[in-house]
Amino acid sequence: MSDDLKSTRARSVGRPKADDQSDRASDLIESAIELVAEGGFDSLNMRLVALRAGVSLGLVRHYFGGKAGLISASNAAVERKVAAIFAAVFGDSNLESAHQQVEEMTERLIAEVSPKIIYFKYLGQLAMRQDEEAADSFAVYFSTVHAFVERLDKTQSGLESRDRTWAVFQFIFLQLGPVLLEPQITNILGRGAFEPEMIRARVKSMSRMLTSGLLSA
Amino acid sequence: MSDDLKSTRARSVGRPKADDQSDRASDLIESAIELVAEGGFDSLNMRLVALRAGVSLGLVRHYFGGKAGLISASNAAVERKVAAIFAAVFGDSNLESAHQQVEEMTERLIAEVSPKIIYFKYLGQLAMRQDEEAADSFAVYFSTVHAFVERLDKTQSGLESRDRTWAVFQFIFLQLGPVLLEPQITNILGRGAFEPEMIRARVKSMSRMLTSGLLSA
DNA sequence: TTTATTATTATACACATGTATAATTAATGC
DNA sequence: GCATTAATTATACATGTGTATAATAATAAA
Repeated sequence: MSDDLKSTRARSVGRPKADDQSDRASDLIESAIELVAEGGFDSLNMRLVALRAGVSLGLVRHYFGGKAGLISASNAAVERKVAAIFAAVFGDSNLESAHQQVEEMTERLIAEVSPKIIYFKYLGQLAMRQDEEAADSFAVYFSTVHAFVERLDKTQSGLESRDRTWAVFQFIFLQLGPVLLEPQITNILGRGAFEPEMIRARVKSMSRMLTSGLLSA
Repeated sequence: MSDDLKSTRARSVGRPKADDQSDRASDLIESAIELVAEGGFDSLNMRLVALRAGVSLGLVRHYFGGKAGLISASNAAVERKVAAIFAAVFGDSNLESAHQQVEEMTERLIAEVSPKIIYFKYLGQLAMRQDEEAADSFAVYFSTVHAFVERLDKTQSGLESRDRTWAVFQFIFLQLGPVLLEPQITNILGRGAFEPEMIRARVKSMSRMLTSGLLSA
């Protein structure tokens, strides 16, 4: 089945009859996110976006004004999605044992992230951009992670704010690293980097590294 | 000074007189690496590469056959550069105290990496690609890091090979993360992410995280 | 009901960029 | 010394891609 040609509902020119319930704008944004997640922003091709959403090129322009508008809309959508995932995974949890917490979160992560990994992939790609919009979106993500880390070592005292900031970044590296380097992980391990088993193994490794340390047994 | 127009030695058509000591091929590769480091592979523009090297477009083709050839050559060059940096930074060191070692390596890292950060940036961009060449180059880098990690916890016993593999990846995430996410780090911290002070702070944070842990004080 | 607006496609335009070819000049080998 | 090869530019070509415009059909507004 040709994936890109699916659901090319042969719509004729002009406004369709009002029984059509689908939301073109959302479809287009979703297509855009998929493309960026798969191949970075250079893969974001207006014609492909339109094709994947089953509409014509002109409609993308109609809804978003142009490529920049489409990107803005996609950024906003991903911001929301990631926030939602974070809330679902790291939201409320008993903060008793850090170790238990990690295990608990891992399972939630697997349940949540596997189907929604594209939003993190998009976020990773976005974070590598140098424009202001990227900075804004990343700042939102950063503060989310920041709040999480803060809550995480609420029990522990005395990290200065600058160190806290770096700790947050370390977390981000460990989270977005796998997302960005997925091709190589998959290549070296021979299995999809975001299969449940793989996530479990990786988080286990990370958790051990963060608790027992990598340098001291 | 217009950076892109520097050294546009107005060479006329035809073979130049042999007093010219410069190596065009190397210049072109260096330009290519810079461009990729600054803006990813989508910024790798043949005309720009030529312009930055002060030669014409046709010469790029003459030396490398085409874009693919230029990329291959750049990949190979970066492979060598990174290997050399690794040797210089993590080469021989007294393995007595892990902490001391980290401090020592940090200073070497600062001395080595600051001017050569572009090679790591290129490597990061390369690692996100899905083609076979990227896989090959990354495999070389991976095995270098693998050897380093192995040597690092030679004293400690008993990490199974699968866990070792993940540990290597964690290291890579912590190393390439800052490289790939530099725009956001710089944006949030307000200073260049690879200034010596910043590197020092980051490695300190990382080191503490890896020894004392992030989850346990 | 007429008018304006919205959703939608088709077509054309302009530009950037990789590729290809031809021309020119110097070195190199026989 | 002559023929070949290497280094180099200029120019042209083809294609992909974002943008712009015009046309059409259905709804919404008046």
